[in-house]
Amino acid sequence: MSDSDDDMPLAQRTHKPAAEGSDDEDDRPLAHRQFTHKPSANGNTAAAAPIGTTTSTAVSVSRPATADATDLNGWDSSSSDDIPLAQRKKALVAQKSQATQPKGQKAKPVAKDIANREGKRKRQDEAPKGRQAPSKKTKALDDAPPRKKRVANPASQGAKEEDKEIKWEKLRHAGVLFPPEYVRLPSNVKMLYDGQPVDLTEEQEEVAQMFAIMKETDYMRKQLFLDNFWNDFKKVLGKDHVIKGLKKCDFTPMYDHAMAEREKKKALSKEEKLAIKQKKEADEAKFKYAQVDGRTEQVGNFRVEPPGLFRGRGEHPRMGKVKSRIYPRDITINIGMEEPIPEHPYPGQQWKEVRHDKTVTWLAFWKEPIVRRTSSMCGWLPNSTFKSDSGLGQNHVDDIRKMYEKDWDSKDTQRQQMGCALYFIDQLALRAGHEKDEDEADTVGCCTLKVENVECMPGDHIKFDFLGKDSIRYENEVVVHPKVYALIKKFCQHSANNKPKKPEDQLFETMDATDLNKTLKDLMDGLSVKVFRTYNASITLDRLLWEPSDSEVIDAKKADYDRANKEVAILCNHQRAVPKGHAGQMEKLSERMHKLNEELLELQHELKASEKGKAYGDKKRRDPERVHAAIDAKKAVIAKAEINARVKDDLKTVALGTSKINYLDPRITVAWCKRNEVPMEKIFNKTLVTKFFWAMDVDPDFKF
DNA sequence: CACTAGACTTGGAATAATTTTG
DNA sequence: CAAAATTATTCCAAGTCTAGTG
Repeated sequence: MSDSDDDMPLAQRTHKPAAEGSDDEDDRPLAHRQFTHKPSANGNTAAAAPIGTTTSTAVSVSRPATADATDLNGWDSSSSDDIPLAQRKKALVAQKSQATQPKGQKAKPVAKDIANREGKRKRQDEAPKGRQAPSKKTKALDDAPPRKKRVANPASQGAKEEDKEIKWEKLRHAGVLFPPEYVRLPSNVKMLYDGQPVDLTEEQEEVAQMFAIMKETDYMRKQLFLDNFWNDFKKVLGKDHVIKGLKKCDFTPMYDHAMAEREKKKALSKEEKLAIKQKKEADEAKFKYAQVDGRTEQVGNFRVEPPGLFRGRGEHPRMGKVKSRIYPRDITINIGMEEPIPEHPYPGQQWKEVRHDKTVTWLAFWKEPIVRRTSSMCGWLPNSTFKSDSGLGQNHVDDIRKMYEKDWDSKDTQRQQMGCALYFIDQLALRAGHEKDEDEADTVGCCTLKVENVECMPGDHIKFDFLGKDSIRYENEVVVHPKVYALIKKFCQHSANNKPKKPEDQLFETMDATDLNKTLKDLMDGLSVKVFRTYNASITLDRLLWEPSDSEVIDAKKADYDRANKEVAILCNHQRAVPKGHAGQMEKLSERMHKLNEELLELQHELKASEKGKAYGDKKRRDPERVHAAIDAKKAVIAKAEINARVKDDLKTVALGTSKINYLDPRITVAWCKRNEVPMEKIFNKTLVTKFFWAMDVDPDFKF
């Protein structure tokens, strides 16, 4: 039965009743739940069931009997007392009673001149990013003095300019660990060109080897990957090389060699493996910790990335390019003034620069050669205060909702678009969606949605279909407020200045993520689009975990938690590819089930025989009592296996980890563990326990 | 005010380590 | 006890968002 979910996009799955029917309305993430209440302004009360829900019981569970018939959605600002909101409010009372004064209707920035904005976009379109060679500009900026940082203290408004946030006074560390040098292949391992072995220089061989090991990956079927690689390989080969193209290249010998090496490594004895591991740890030891103001802090990432081929996700324009080796001359070191400058294993080379910048937490950084705009770096592990505890409390949420609801009625298109965008962000936990360059994968977020990404269906349904971060597909069909529906329909058809839109045009052409963030920031300090994602994730988990459960044993309780976790993951569209071998594993499980069922049948036969006082088959006769017991045990095993298989299949496309690590306030989890007497370690692994140590003494009654 | 470098955060896949199972 | 399954960790890519600049 659970197979029925297979073809359903993750984001949509909560709209379906669970196979066993226990998944009633209360199990839905809030956002989805609200969406699924069809406003009955159209008198269509009977159809107010959540999308795809066939059991009518689900509908009424959380709705107040007295609910205003026009306000099932809860969007009308005049009625913030619909149940979901009320639930949230209740959950917040204990904690957030001190919440800062809402600034709700404080002056918002005057909507920008649309024509102006349109002009900007137009310019962009016409002159597609001549993205000038970055070197010049970059160089200049690299050498610029460290920038100032303001202290994030609203009280010091006046003196802001003068303040810098000093992150450390003393900083000592050992620098970075370089990847091992390239080791040449044995002379009998050579790639073939047109069937003939080819001699390569060390540099050429290294690049060839990078490609060789990708032999069995999907990238080999991507022309872009091959083209990009060939372009870079060609450069290393130089002019007039015998190798004229990839077509006639055969890297099999190199690939086989690499695989053989891997096998060899695997086959090492336990002792040898241990020795290697200890050697590695010894090499890394001195890089692992930094001394920060006398404290020892763990360094987040001290490894310099090894060279390799760039593997972009989705259709990344630069996939297959060679990511060259990073040397000290590429790296800027940041360290305390009096401390010894870190050493490196490249005699004759200098660090690019040594700084003593107290306002940043990184220890070293370099430019990533392919994706230029980002630099890799390493700093110490943050002491992990939960970043998302932005103070976005219920008061603010209500204010913000009122604000964006009001914007739907604005005469100003930009306000309307902002209102709709925020609504989506709040309800669907979409990402902001900043503008991207041509040479990046073509993915979108809320503010960069294109007309072709949304489809207006009858009955105020909107269907989303787009590639989000990491080219993960987001597919979801939701019921929206009629006002939003009308607006979106309009935005799909023509722009603010009444020009018809093409499918690839921006849905919200008058605004972008920065505008939205500015508005939010004016509403409340520290508020930005991404806060909604975190907030919604945490509040959802909190709500689900406060739901009563009759689970007795730890395992069942853990299953409860995982279920809640899963809801959050679905809300955030944390999707993963179906794990390799999943089908095979499922098959095995069903085989096992089959076998178990046969065994059960056997036992039942035995029982009959036993009751007649006979032996069954060639076995000794057992007491009916005993056989009964065996049957019960078998049944339990079968039930467990069944659940196991279903959960497994259920979660095959859901990635739980991300939300656990990044979105969910650990205090919610810790408090739940305490209430339910579940040991922490069942939920958080060792690293997470460490990371969240600060949350461990939370009150069991903590509510988000 | 537009633009972007720089500093964080957040992601899924790959790989390694550990536990469970047959 | 080896193979398989599960879980933890590493890897490295790709988002968000703001301060500073010209």
